[in-house]
Amino acid sequence: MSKSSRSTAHARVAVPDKHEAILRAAITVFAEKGYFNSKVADIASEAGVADGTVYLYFKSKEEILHSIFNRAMEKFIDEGTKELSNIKDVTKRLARIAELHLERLGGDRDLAVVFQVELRGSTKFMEAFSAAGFAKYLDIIKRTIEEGQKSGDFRADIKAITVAKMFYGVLDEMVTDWILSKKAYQLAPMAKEVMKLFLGGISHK
Amino acid sequence: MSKSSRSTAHARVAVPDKHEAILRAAITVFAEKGYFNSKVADIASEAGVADGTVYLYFKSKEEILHSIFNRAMEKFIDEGTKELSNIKDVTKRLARIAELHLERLGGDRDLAVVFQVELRGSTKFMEAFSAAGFAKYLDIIKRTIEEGQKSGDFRADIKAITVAKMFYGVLDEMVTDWILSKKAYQLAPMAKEVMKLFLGGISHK
DNA sequence: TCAGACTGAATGGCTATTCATTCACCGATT
DNA sequence: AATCGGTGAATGAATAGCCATTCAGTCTGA
Repeated sequence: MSKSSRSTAHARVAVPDKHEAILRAAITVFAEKGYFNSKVADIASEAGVADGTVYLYFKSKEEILHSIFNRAMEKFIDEGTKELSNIKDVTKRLARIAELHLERLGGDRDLAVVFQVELRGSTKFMEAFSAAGFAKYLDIIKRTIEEGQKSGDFRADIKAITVAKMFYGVLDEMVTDWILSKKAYQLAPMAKEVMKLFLGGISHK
Repeated sequence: MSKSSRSTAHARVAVPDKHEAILRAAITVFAEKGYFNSKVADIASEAGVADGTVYLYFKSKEEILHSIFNRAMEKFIDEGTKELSNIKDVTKRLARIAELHLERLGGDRDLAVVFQVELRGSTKFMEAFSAAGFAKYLDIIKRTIEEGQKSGDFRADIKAITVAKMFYGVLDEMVTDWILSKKAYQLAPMAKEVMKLFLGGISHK
């Protein structure tokens, strides 16, 4: 191939990747005002392109939201799966899941807002899109729990899927609180607290 | 007073309370299509009144959503507070909180959908409205935890507020799963599972 | 000069909200 | 008992504003 043929875009002058720029802009705008209160014009403006340009890269406003979700979820699961497969100890693996979850979302507040708020912000949406990715994510947790139950590391008198949901619920709530909190604090360190409570329970021994 | 003077309304013919009818209709419609995809005309139609009538009872579409939230939250907290004050044992009280949470939302699926989905569906909304009610709710949990930590029933090496958030997160996730689940199951019994794990943790002793 | 990326004003559809009108009832009057 | 305004709840067609999407034209690099 000749020197100038990297991606499908031709990169005429300055902006390297409008597709990417529009996605980032959308994340910012959606996080700020919410999906339904965001105008396509806002996104275009934030991305530094004309309104119409948005439609050269996305079929509709809705598709932008889908793209945000799909891209992030894919990356999230891919990288997570890869890293977790190296951890044999189930307790350590569970701890790493918590860390990853909180690190990733804690590292990109706007993306976290879109995830926590917009993706949950519509039943239809949840059903249609989250479903697949979310189920996969939950399954990763569930399998770790199951493994721990088989090995005897984890108690086996609660269904693995139930434990997985609860674990996810705790992480999710940590993220939501962090988003809504006025105080700036690091999200990732909360993983330690989560594990402490999740492993040992609240009962004083 | 004479025989026909019950409330402020004159009860001309059939419908007893349009205010109530519109609220119920809105819960149904919002649960079905989401706030932003619901037309005021849909709500009016569902309530069996004319479009304009909605505006005799509510200032705007948004106010309807606020009313739904405020009314439910108030009732929820009032009744909860009353009942919980009788329970001295902190573990039992925590268990009752879980039961109440799941019973209430499990008893009105449409309301639960609006709560889980719409209230979380907008940062603005969360900040402006949920905030007060939600904080109050979380505080009830937190105080129970604190009490348990003082009495020695609960471990004290995690901040009470953090424990409270995690507890709430678990309950919240149980509700969300129930809503999205295709299978019909009773939500309230999950309280038992929640307590089992929350008290003892997942580590096998 | 050409291709095609980019622009942004114009369009079209949608729907929250308004408001002139209707109508069922009530008390008063005959 | 029949009639007659008066009242205000209820109606729903019309309005008015918003905004996603389109597309005719511009501009740029090759």
